[in-house]
Amino acid sequence: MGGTQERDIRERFRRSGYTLTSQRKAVLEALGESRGHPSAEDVYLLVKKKNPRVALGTVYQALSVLEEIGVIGAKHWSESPTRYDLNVDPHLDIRCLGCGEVSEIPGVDLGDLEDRLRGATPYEVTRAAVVVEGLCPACRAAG
Amino acid sequence: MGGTQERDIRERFRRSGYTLTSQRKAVLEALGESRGHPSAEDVYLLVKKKNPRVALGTVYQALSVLEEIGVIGAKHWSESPTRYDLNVDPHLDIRCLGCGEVSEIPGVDLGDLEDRLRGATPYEVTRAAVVVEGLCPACRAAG
DNA sequence: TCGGTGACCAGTAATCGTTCCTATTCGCGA
DNA sequence: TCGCGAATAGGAACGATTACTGGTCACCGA
Repeated sequence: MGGTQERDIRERFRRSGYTLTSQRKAVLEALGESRGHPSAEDVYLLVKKKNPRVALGTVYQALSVLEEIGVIGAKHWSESPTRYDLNVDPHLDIRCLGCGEVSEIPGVDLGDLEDRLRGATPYEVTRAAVVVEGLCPACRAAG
Repeated sequence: MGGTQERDIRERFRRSGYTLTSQRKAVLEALGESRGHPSAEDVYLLVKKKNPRVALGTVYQALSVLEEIGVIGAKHWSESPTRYDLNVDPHLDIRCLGCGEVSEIPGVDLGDLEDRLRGATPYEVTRAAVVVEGLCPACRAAG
């Protein structure tokens, strides 16, 4: 199901000309470990646990390379840093306005959205993302 | 068609308890004048032409009030400041990765998207936006 | 084996959009 | 007219991200 396996990752690095360094591997591992949708800062803290010498800038640069070659996805909500995700398939994520947590909305088919867009604009569409905000059950209960 | 007329605006201010000051009027006028989807900075420069004493912070605060009471809409793209829009109906905007210009994509019906979302998540959905990026014809031609 | 070359990295400074703070002003009701 | 809360100007502060700089590392060809 589009899961980006190790072989695929190596192949994408090879084709892109970038090198799969230990720092970039560590960033990928951190993304795999963290259940949710971590920010660059979150990733940095995780990577730092194993290798305290990594620099925040390196994490940013690694994330940008990984996104460029299609191994990870990035999403932007207002009033919140960019969140990263190993899932690159088109899917929906919702962010809680209360606690800031991001989680996936399953079962909504967006399949033809990009195609419909392409038919409706003279632009060359490269990316379409649906950004959803709301209140998670816990925060709703808390009032 | 949801056009936010002057009467409607006054009514929303009255109900909200905010006051419709001259600065806030000026921000609305600037949004009306500028054809595209201006950033806070763009609005600030326009407002400043008529009243050089306005502060950037005032524009930000006015924009946030206007958004809160539903008179204007805000959209966020990556690598770009927030863009504001008098059109608060659900609609699609696309941003050119080359020149940064934002324009509307007409004729794509999103009608039931929020409803479908509401059926698929335990969250209380407050807002859903579709963010599209691509290349405008001019930038595509320029290569 | 050696030297050169280019990508990468740590550390830190700088930038950019946005928010916050404070003293002052404004506008409305009493 | 006075008093009070909301709004404002001006500028400082902040958080996320990028840019810069000097040093390191892996690889390749002689």
